[in-house]
Amino acid sequence: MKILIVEDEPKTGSYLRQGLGEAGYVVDLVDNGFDGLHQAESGEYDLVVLDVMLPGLDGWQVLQGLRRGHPHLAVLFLTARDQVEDRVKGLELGADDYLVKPFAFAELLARVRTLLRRGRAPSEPSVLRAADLEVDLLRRRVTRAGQRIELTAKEYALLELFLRRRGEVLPRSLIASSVWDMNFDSDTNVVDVAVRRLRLKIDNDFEPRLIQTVRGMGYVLDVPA
Amino acid sequence: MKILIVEDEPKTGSYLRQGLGEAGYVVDLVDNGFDGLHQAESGEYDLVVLDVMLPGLDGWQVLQGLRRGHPHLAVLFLTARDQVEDRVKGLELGADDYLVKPFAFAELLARVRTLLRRGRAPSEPSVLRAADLEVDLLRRRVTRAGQRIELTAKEYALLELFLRRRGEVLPRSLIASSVWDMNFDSDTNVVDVAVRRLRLKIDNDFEPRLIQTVRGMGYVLDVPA
DNA sequence: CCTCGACAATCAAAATCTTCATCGTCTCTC
DNA sequence: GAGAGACGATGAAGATTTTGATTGTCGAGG
Repeated sequence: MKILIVEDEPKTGSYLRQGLGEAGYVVDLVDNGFDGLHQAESGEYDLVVLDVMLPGLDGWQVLQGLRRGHPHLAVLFLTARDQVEDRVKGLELGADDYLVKPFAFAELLARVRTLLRRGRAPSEPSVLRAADLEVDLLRRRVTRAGQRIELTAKEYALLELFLRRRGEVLPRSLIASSVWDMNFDSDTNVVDVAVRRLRLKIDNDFEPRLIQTVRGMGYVLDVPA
Repeated sequence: MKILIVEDEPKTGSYLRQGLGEAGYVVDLVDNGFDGLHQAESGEYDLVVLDVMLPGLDGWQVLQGLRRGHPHLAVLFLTARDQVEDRVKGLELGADDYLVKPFAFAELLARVRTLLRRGRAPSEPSVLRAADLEVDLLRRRVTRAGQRIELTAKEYALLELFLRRRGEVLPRSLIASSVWDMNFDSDTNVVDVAVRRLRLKIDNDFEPRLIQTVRGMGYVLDVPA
């Protein structure tokens, strides 16, 4: 499997090359849009990892150029923290997946694997809903009854977990392990506190209440019957 | 490979059983010291995961009893957050490794694998040093010139990283990925700030300075020539 | 030798997370 | 249905972390 990395920042570039190399892929690295497009068009790659911010041609121009001749080449693009619109634009232009800097390498590797396994990914649905609550995964943006709601990192992680497993009762231990990456603790109530904070933001001023407590079991998010 | 879990807290116990089961081990679970010791003595297990806090016989008593007849059975014991002395005591009594609650399941699995692979683990050195700086990994305790120094979680993680790779220049990106589990970010100076905080605690009031800045490259911890 | 630009250090404010103690409420038992 | 005990909710303090702006410093090029 051969991967092309288009990334101008040297540190990031070499990190990616090394990491993916060690993961067993053949990796080429170029540091600008022109070379990126040119190389990618050679047809020898299975996947392109594309930074958006590039000197010369930027990421979208490369993507656009590429899609003309190679509609099926998998493209994973990297976007900066706040350039949220970028992601949307990127996907519209035909990228297959995106990743927001900073990200963990494990995350990147997981996506690369997915893309290579199933070829161009049918992008997963980008909005989760429950009643009038909406979570736009792309923009990391949450609204309820049309009202924008700001969440912190943990709150967002927690909400996403709830929504992805809507209707399931999630034990505290499961929540702890997903959101905090730690399990098996008895003497802490971080989960409770986090749920409370989340409730204050998404459930307090609205109806119906979505997050319910199941005594002795955990919490569920669902629209009450 | 067969594992015995001795854990009285039901949630933790079943979580462990399920997790290790899914990882491909045969698992038995008991919830008290008496049964734990009795079962373990049967000789059919390759590893015992032992909680310290137990009704009836506590973890150490089990361990002690066990070591009499089965000096080579691998034992991994679980200790609560602050009961630091427990760990020392545990290792002295012949446990092979320990884990502090709360911990990530991945962590547990890693240790279980290590123990099963190489049998009873030659416990790794438990103190790291550089000049008059000492880090006791078991107690998570840091001293410089004999003076106790309190570190936060991140500070400790950072220091441990530095010490484990003493003399190596660590690029910011590497530090970010190890301590924060995130890479590839340019527009943040968390690493710088963290290094500063650490320096304030371990380097500011002492000689020689251990953490050095290598311009354009990163940071090193070493005793200056 | 001086200046400029890149890189680091520093500082303080703001955001976030964790802990802890207390209070309320549910459930089981008698 | 009253009481006890477990479980969850709540509030607020405290600690930690992150962010952003500012200041300082090194090194290359003129």
